[in-house]
Amino acid sequence: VNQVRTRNPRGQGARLRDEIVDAAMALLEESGREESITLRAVARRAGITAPSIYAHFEDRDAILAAVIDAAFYELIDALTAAIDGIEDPVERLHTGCHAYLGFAVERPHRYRVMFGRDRDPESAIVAPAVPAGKLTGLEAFQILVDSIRGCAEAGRSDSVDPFADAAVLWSAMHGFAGLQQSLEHFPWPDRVQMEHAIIDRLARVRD
Amino acid sequence: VNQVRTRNPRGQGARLRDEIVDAAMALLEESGREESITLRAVARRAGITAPSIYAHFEDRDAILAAVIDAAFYELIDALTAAIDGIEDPVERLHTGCHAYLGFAVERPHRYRVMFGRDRDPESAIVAPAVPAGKLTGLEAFQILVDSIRGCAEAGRSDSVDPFADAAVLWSAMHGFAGLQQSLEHFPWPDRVQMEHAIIDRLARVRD
DNA sequence: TGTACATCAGTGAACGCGCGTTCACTGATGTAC
DNA sequence: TGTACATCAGTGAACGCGCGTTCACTGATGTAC
Repeated sequence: VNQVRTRNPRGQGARLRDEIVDAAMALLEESGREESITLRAVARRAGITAPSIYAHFEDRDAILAAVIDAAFYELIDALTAAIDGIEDPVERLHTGCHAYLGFAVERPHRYRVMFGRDRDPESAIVAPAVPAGKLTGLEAFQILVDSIRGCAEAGRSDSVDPFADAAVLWSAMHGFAGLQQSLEHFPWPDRVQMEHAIIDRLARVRD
Repeated sequence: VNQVRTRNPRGQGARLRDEIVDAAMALLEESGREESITLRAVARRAGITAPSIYAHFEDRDAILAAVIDAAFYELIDALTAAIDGIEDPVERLHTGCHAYLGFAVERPHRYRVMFGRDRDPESAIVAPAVPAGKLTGLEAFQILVDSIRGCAEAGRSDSVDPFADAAVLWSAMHGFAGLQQSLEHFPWPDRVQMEHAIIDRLARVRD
């Protein structure tokens, strides 16, 4: 469905860039399929003609890359907001992990695309050109590491290598989110207990 | 590249079905992209014309489904072969998990496609129409459950709910395999230790 | 205040391509008589 | 043993479609004089 769109005033052409990314996100969220983010479909959705996109993105792939970056910033913002102000280290750990899984469950298509392909080493999660005020993926991961270290220092965890334990825990949460999406019809045990088991055992939280 | 192909003798037309699946698998393994399994590309690869495929598959999607089924049987065969004859329950558990991760690492594209989309409830992993002699996905999962139960019964694991622990362990292995593929450039700690930590902590193997 | 002009956010038509799918067919081979 | 015929594993040409990308352009708006 084409939208009526009034063109941006001079000097504000860059606004269209955001509108394009939003349109691409919306297409992904509706269809669940990365392939439905076509240049032409994005243009239709944004209410512009296809060639207009080239003023803002080099090619179709650049749109997808922008979608992935935006999704990463969304996730990282959700995580930092969730744990903000929580003092108890174990609660901080649980809340952060729960927010991570919440994002994966509530925005399954976004989440899948974020991790669905080999990403460029320069990309958001590892060493991107990050906009001011945004965290790198590595910095976000560091929050998890610090969280586990906090538990250990408070005597609430037996972790002796918080970085390694965080890597293991992240991997496990990633798989927990992913498998449940892939296998909705598997006779999963209680999700809450699974989540607890993964966090407590892998972060070595004391009983 | 087109192959020279001699047509199958009468009554053996069904052979082409396997050749088509093999061709699709080869395309996937080479490009790593599910989208490169197009009906026409598969036909070219198999050395036949595109319409010939319709004698064996209803549409393009049916080819992909057959690829996924074949990949599942490959994985399950690899698992059962790996643990065959191993008596020690902890060794059995470790070997089985190691074989699972080995498949995911060595055949990353196959593995990704297997779990990359919402699968039909009727499909291989849960309740497929399984060829004789092949295990269901659920039956394969049961091997992991039994493996953990074996450890517990031998006093080598503290698991009190082998099914739930198996589900958690499987999820974690799935994520471990997937994240490493997605984030090759992440500064992962030692993989062997990570694997051990995941298995031992989630299956509650005693130190 | 008025006007010429540069800027720039877009448009519209066209291109070649590979795709999935359809249709009518061909030609080798086994079988019935 | 010879031949007509049914079977069936494929072929070849064609279709309409949406795609990414290119090109030359338009027309509103701010700015210089």
